[in-house]
Amino acid sequence: MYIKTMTKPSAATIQAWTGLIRAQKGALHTVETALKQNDLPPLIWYDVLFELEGAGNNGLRPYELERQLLLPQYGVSRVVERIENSGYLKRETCEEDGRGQRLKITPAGKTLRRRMWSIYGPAIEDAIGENLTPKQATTLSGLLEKLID
Amino acid sequence: MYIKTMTKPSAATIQAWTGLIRAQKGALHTVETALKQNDLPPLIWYDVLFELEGAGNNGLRPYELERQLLLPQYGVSRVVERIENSGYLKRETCEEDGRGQRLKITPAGKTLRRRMWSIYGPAIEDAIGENLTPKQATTLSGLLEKLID
DNA sequence: CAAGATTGATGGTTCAATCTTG
DNA sequence: CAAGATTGAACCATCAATCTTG
Repeated sequence: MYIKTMTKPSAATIQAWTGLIRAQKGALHTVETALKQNDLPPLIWYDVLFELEGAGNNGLRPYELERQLLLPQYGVSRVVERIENSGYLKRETCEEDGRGQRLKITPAGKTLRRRMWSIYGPAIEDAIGENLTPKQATTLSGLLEKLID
Repeated sequence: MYIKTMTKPSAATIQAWTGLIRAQKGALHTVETALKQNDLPPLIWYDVLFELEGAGNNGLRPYELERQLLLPQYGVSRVVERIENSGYLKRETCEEDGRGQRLKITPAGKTLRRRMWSIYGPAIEDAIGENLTPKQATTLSGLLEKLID
């Protein structure tokens, strides 16, 4: 376990916290609703397919996905199983490490990822872009970056 | 259904989106983990108890909680049931509207809320305050506010 | 019929235990 | 034993249907 400072938060810190929770909840709701209304799978599928498509011909190990997506190991296991059962990725046995596997996106998976982006992209614009100037968006992402260790 | 603009997001917008998702995920994880490590219930219980304590002697109607906490109606129903079963709130029949109820915090509920804050507050400081100057925290909450309609 | 609220069934997430290989 | 990965059971969230009262 790591060290906790255990001091009380300032009013500005509390406001930033509640804003962060509420803004994310609202934006995520906008995006997930748009996907659902178009009979598309949830956002996490997009994230997985995006990472796999970007990884090239060797695919990715589950533990690499785990790091990228901030998911617990069992979370990767479960979502990968569902996506595989739907035919959008395949598991292959790993040459260099007998404990592991390689996950690769299928052609159908590439198509699905593109279809999802056609809804996802505009939904992000609705949730974020519409409400901020370009300068404000840049400032916001800079500040959020500071919260991510 | 409301109007969708359906334009593509800029790079700055996408960065703000991913930052929002990742920062919230990380901060929430910090807070929920701190609560769990201290054998305390999840954050949503705090939110409910906080609203009820602030509402005074008349308590709140479930649909008021629904609005405050951005929860679906059935979500309120389910979490209120669990908190009631643990003795931290009580349901009373509503005088002025036969369809409804009034939710009121119990003394044990007030104690629990205070105990939760003693962990929750410092965890917010760890997740947010430690990483930002006061000025940055204020700027951040101002920008996040713009995302909330 | 609309609004407030609940509930059975289903699906997803989490915990803890487990299995296999380095 | 540690790291990569899976799984049964329990828990929580969601959908759709339902019930009651305005």
